[in-house]
Order: sequence, then C-alpha cells, then structure tokens
Amino acid sequence: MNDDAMDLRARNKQTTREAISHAALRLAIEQGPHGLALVRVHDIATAAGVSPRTYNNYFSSREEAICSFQADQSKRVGEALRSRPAGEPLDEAVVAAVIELYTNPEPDKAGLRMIMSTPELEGEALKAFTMAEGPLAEAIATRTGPGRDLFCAVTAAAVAGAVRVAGRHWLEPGNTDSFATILRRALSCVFPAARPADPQDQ
Amino acid sequence: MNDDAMDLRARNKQTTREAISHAALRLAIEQGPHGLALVRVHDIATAAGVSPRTYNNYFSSREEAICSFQADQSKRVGEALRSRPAGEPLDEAVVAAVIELYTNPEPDKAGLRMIMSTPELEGEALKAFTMAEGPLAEAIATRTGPGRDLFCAVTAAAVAGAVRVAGRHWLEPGNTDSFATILRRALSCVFPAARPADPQDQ
DNA sequence: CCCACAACTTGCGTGCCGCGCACCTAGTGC
DNA sequence: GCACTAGGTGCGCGGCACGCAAGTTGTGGG
Repeated sequence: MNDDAMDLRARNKQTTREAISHAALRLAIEQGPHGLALVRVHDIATAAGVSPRTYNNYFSSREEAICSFQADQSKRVGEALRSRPAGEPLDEAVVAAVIELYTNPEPDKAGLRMIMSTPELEGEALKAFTMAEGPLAEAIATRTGPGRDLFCAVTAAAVAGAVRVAGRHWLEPGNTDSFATILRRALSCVFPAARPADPQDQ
Repeated sequence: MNDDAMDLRARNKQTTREAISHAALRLAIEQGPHGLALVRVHDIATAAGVSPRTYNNYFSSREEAICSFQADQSKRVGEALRSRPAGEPLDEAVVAAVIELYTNPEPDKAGLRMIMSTPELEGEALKAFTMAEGPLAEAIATRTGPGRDLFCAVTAAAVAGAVRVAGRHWLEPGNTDSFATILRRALSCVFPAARPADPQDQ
C-alpha cells in the first residue's frame, strides 16, 4: 500500500513482483484465451526485466503470476469490512465494503475477461476469490460476536461466491450495467433482508 | 452409473479411469499431506496397471486424478435436485438433494482430510465443488421459472460454498457430529427461511 | 566512513511432466 | 469373418519447478 512505509528492499521487492505480474497479464491478454501455452516463463521474465529464475522466486506457475492481483485484492476484504462503522448492520456493512473494494477502481475488463474465459486461469481466479473467505469470516465474526463460526464461514463463502457470479454476469457480452449495480443485485440474493422481494433481482 | 447401460469399450474406459483415480488417491493418502511431491506419475500409473502415457490420456495432473471423484460427484447435483418432487419448496428440495448426494454413502474421511490439508489438492477440490454450480443453477431455474438467472447462479454458488464449509467443519479434529447434521446447519445459513432464527446454527 | 552481515538476484544443473506422433491391440457393426 | 474405429503404448521433445552456490545490493553497528 504505502510505499514509503517500507524500506528500500521491501519496495524493490514489491516493484519486482508487480512488474512480473503486470508483464504476465499483459502477455496473456496479447495471446488471447487460446494462446496461454504460448506465454513462456522466459517471455514473462524478459518482459519484466528479470531472469527466469527470479520470476519463479515470486511465482511458481504462470497462472499464479497472471492472477496475483486478484489474490492481493482478496486479502484486503477483511480490513475493508472492519473499516465500516461499528453500528452498521451486517448486511449493509458487507455490501458497502465489498462494493468499495471491488469497484475502486473499476476492474480491468479485458484482463478479467481473459482470465474468466481461460479454464486454467479460471481455476486460479477461483482460488483468489476463495482466499477472501478466511479474512471475511473473521471480520464478520467481530460483528456477530463469538460462537457462530459456521454462520460466519458460510456467509463469507456466499458473499465470495456472489462476487464471483457478479463478475461473470458483468463480463457477459450483452451487459450494460456497471459492476457496482450487478454486485448490489447479486449480494441482495445473499442478504434478502436488505432488499426483501426485490423485483429487480432478475 | 449403470455399467450395463454402456458397451464394453465405455465400461473399460470407466474402469481404467477409476483404477487410476483410486490408485492416485490411495498413494496420496499413504504419503500424507507433506509427501505429495513423492507421488510420481509413474507410481500412479503402475499401481493402476497402466502406462504413464495412458494415465495422462485421462488426467493432466496428479491433483486432477486424486480429486476426480469429487468432480464426478459434483456433476450429479443437478439431477439430484431434479429428482425431488415438483411441489416441494426450493429450500427444502435443495437441502434434501444435497444431503442425499453428499451423504450417500458417507464420504471417505481419510481421503477428504488428506485433500483438504494439502494446499495443491485444496485448489483442485475447490474446482470440483465449483463444478456443481452450473448444473445446480440450471436445476434451480426450472423451479423458480425463467428470468432470474442471477438469483439462481448466486444461490447455487452459496449452496456449493456451504457444502465446502460444512466439509471443512466436519473434518475438524474435535468434531463429533455427522456430516448430514453439519450440512443441514450450514445450509440453514443460506436458507434462513427454512429455519428462522435457529439457535443451533452456531 | 567503512565494514560485516543479510537479503535479493542470477546461472547452472537435474529430474519430472505434458503432450504430439506413430504404431499396436481389442471391441464393434456389417 | 472382416474392415473400421477407439483406446493403449513407446518414444521423444520442449518446458518448468526448484536446489545450490556464487555474485550483487541494501542495512546497521562501530
């Protein structure tokens, strides 16, 4: 986050990681969904200005490198929920936190479309979305109080699933709605109390 | 399913596939969560009485072979829901279908524990669970009628997530409840209407 | 200011794996 | 029985993950 809160070493490391990640995603987009096999480790490393050996000090597969930005984002969902006001009802807080996290900035449509239309990458993206569940469940637990672990975990999984489904619908060719709109609609299926019998949930 | 509904070729193919899958899972369990790297393709193929080349006519990674039984199971969730009586409310039908599918027979605890405690396999299991979403969403759609695609997809994702979370809790060391019990509890978080304000949802 | 130490990068070597290709074997339908 | 087809197998190639042992660069104490 705060680059100047780290020493030079940490900043360089972060820079290298992002360089590799960006290069990997860019090359993947260039080759398209059916050309993933053509994106060689050597190409990614070269494009990132780094040796292949260094590439795999950071990532142990191309899929991981390409999708790492999603994984990083997922890790932040816990703090996003925690930063909501304490008195806010659970459903509103979760919706607000998720929308804040996933639409600021608006996601890269080309990158996401590439990932979601490539089976190997889809699996990695799935892992990335699922990584959000742990932190999210913990953050939910601080709002519901202790002794409801199963409820928290299931709710977190449902929310993560809703975000994933919303992403898929957002990417559909005919769609014109903003991601925030679809996210809200998807989450209203998880928290029906927030929008009882919403006729717009299509 | 019905072995005699297929010709010899198809039956042999199915047999080979299961032999490889079983051999892979057995070897993985033998080596334990930290010894996955020691399970070589050659070992799996030999244990299944097949050449390495044939092994990867069926599977393109060890993880895929080890977790294939989960993927196969997930593919059946659609028909499980469709086989419920037409008049049954959605929530009851889903709960009944899921419990029927995932507790008949009771899952192999050793195998599942092995998979869920090995990161590489966990990713594959995640894919397997997620495979259930498509068929499940379609089956749900036949009950809700058309024009609610998002609702169906989100609900399916939530149910799949609940099953996954339930599995994790069932495997926890201190747990004594049956899988069916935990499944029911987890699903009641997804369909609160079925068990309003259930104090047992812990 | 300099030096010893720690962290990061890199080149090299090794073993394993995915998969295309061509050939062989066994099941199928006429 | 016989041609045909689907599946099994051996071989070989290109690529990848990763351990190891330098080389390079940032850091903190004297």
